[in-house]
Amino acid sequence: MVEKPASQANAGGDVEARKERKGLWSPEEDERLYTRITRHGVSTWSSVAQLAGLRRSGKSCRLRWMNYLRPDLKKEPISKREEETIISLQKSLGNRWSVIAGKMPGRTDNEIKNYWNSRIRKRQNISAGGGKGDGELAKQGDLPAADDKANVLAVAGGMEPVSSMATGATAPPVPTRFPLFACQLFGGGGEATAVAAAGTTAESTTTHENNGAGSESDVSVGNGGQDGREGHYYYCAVEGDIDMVHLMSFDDLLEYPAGGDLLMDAWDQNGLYSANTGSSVDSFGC
DNA sequence: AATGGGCCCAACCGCGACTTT
DNA sequence: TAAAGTCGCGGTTGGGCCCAT
Repeated sequence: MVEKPASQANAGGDVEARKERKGLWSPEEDERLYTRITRHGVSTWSSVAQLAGLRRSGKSCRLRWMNYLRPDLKKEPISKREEETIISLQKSLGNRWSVIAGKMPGRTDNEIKNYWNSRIRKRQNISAGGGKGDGELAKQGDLPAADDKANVLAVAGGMEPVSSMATGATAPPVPTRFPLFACQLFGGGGEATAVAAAGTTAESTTTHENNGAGSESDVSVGNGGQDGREGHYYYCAVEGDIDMVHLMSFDDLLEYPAGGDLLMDAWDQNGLYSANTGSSVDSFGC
């Protein structure tokens, strides 16, 4: 049976409209799923699909969340060091991708599996003489006898998937991840956090916070850039009794529940840190 | 400029394991 | 204990992009 393109899925009336959708996820579906899970969590995946108003299987929702929407995923290409880890773990664990992924924070089993299948395995086969050295791993016809492009694979891994953003005539560019940002403020003996989603639906937000010991502040966080992706900066405007402002990416926020030390490490490493005395607007280039 | 081939990756499929009733 | 439902994993596929010709 041939799948209909997603754009034609509604063409057949009610019965057709109730059919499960397959294929690529639209930005709207992503947002529905993301909002549902971040607000209400997951009871069962099939209920998530239903309650989010998605014509997707629970399985599909789970996959989309685990492999793409989950905010703790790393978006940068797999590094040389990570590649070495993959090779080493694969050697000791075999193709137990979920176990390997579990040892590599921010990476998914699918991502690692794809990386292995498309790059490492191929390279290893080539260096082993172009044969199917490790059993039947190599697919028939997958390895041209002289694939001299193999040596550029590592470079290709560094490419940003920005090409699809430039077009966007019909479908808006899908962000690699919903870019959420936050300010965390320290002052008056307490701390407060404001979070904004920039670039997709909400461009900015303002929160009135009580900073612990009676000190109150208005916090604004937003996307000051062009499209929320490139050449952008994010601003954090505060009014009130604030000693210090930290601008956080959502990645940083995710570390928060795990412990303040991790969060501070992220700030320090990324330089997303600004001492602040009094009311001001701070901009941070990203 | 057109086109064909290769590569990458998102998503689907099938199956086994686990949980609930 | 068995059946049904759900989850999670690994393998595979299909579509889009890029590049060489």
